[in-house]
Amino acid sequence: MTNPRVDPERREKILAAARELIASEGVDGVSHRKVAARAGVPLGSMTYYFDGRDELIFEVFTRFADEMAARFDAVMREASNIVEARAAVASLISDQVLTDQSELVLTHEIYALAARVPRYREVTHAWMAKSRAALERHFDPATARILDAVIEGLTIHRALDTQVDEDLALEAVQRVAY
Amino acid sequence: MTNPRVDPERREKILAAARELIASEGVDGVSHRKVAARAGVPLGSMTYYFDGRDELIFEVFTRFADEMAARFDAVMREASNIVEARAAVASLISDQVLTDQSELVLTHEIYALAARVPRYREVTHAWMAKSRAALERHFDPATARILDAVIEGLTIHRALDTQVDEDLALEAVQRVAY
Amino acid sequence: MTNPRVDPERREKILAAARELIASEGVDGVSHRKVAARAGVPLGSMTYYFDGRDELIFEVFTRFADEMAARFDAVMREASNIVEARAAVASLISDQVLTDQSELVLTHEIYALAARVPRYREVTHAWMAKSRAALERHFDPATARILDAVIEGLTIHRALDTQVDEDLALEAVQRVAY
Amino acid sequence: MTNPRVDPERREKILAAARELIASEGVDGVSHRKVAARAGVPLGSMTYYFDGRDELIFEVFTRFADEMAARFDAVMREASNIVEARAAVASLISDQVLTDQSELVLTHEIYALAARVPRYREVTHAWMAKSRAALERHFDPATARILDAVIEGLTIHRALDTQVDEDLALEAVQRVAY
DNA sequence: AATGAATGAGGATTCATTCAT
DNA sequence: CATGAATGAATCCTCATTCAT
Repeated sequence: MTNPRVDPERREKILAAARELIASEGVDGVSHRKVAARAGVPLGSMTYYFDGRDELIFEVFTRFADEMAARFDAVMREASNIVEARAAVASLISDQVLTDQSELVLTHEIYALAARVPRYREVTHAWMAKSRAALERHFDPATARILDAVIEGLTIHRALDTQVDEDLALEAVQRVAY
Repeated sequence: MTNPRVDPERREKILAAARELIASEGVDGVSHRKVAARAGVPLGSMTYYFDGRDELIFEVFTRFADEMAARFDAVMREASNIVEARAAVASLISDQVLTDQSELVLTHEIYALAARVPRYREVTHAWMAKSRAALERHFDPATARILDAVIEGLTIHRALDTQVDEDLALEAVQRVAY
Repeated sequence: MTNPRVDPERREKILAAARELIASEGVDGVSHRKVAARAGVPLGSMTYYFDGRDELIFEVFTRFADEMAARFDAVMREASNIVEARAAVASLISDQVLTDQSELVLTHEIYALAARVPRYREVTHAWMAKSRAALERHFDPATARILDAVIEGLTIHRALDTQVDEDLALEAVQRVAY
Repeated sequence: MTNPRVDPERREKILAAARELIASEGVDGVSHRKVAARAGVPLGSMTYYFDGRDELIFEVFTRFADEMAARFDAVMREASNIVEARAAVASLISDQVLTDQSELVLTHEIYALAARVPRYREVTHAWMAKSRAALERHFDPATARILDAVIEGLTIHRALDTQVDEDLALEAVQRVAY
């Protein structure tokens, strides 16, 4: 007989619930109670599986950063020449990254944390290093850095300001990586 | 005898304290108690001067956005030809904007809020529109938009990743606004 | 020139607002702020016109008791013989008293207060004495007291339980005051 | 060592304290702090055991109504003929119900609540239906309703006005249930 | 291994009242 | 005479965490 109290997925459920909560209410809106309720686990689980609220949140963000970096890398890996690489960068800007609001919120929340907490800074640093390395497969270092910044900037403006169409993205890439 | 009950600066003190607190602990770390303690005002003042925590925080950010937009505009206004304009943009990236950690935190906190709260979105939208307008004094619209994104992206990378020197900034500007 | 800040009705407005508030939220829901907001007067007026929340509430209730007793008396006064008197009593039960929910709430709130606060006891005592006197114009003392109780009881049941029709009211009166 | 954290009576203690507080200060005077202090439990217990102040108060009153209805029923059940039934009713008026000030206050507080809050109305409705059913064991429905009203009315007058002696009570019952 | 019970600290907010003007 | 400004106390409630089981 399986014991219904044993749920090997419990830890994952908590992480997923915490991530959803950050996306909808920000780090500011995360509490053990809300996460437990959303995950459908007992409140006591929270401190059993995680060493407090801070650790839970930190794990959500480290996973998120890894995921985003991996996706970036996968897209760049598909390009086999410079033309494809430029197109790949443009697609990263206009649809491949920050595909939904949830990712946008998490990105800025982790940036805000990185701006004042050392260990989050390490996470964003590794993330950005990985992105740059992916770009350096196709571009020289200086171009890679500028391109990375353009991706970042246009993605933000697409999300927080006005739409950025594929044409503008491509134009930007052309100018930076001529 | 001066009457401590009359302090015309009280509201400003609260705003300043709230801003400092956001900078050091994030929006997540802001509570009426902490703000009141830092501002040296009674706890009861908080809801007397502001309609709750959310309004206080909102006012901090609207002021911040106005301030940043004004500074951006002032820098661009000083340039009287295209060469000076390019240099102005490079300086915005490398030292004129986000001069300290406090501004970096506030920037990302407001971005995070804009990503999920409509009224914050309006604030960032206005801020970015103003920046773009400042750039359009010297560059065509498409260039202005790309430049704005480059400024954004390099500023973030300077802050969250590695140093971005003046040379790289200038190189980036040259490529985008040739 | 009339000074718009001088409003001779201000005190009355406050009393009316307080009464409405008691009717809708109970004594429990009355605060200076809510009363002032409803009356459209400055908060500072509250303690200017009344010696605190308790006094304001007390005045609402003394006025209410006077009003109810007067209405009771007026109805009984119209009866000129025993048959009319019985009909008058029946009408008091079925429609003349506690004509709306507001009066029902106020009645029980003052009873609740009278049950534990001496000065409210005095108010209900005077009110009931006046009712009894009105009845004694037509009935002997013992009958008057029983009738008064029947009026009270049926009115309550009409209000808190089920409808009490005119027939039942008349039947009750017939039995008590044969 | 006994563990103070395990106290199966804690919930009951809170209810008892809340009831005492309502009796002495009215619903208006009930706060979590006062109840917790009187019950000798931590403030945090209040919302742990009850879903807020309203629920606590509601439970006090539902219990009170059940208790009163049961007592009423028990008295009427003891009567085995019409003469005893009349005496039982008279005793209900003069001493069996509302034996102390506490019950008087609670009765009027719940009536006041029933006058404006639907769920309290349901409680008084059930209570009164039960009383009427108890009377109908000995009297016809119309008589039962009138008697119930007389009991109500005389009890109130006994409590809020002047004493009602056993003789008057009996006289009233005789007239209504001849 | 896992959790329900429990709580002290702190959360935002409302409050009646005071008082300088 | 009248009130807007101000506040300390108190409001209800949520919180992260502890711990006996």
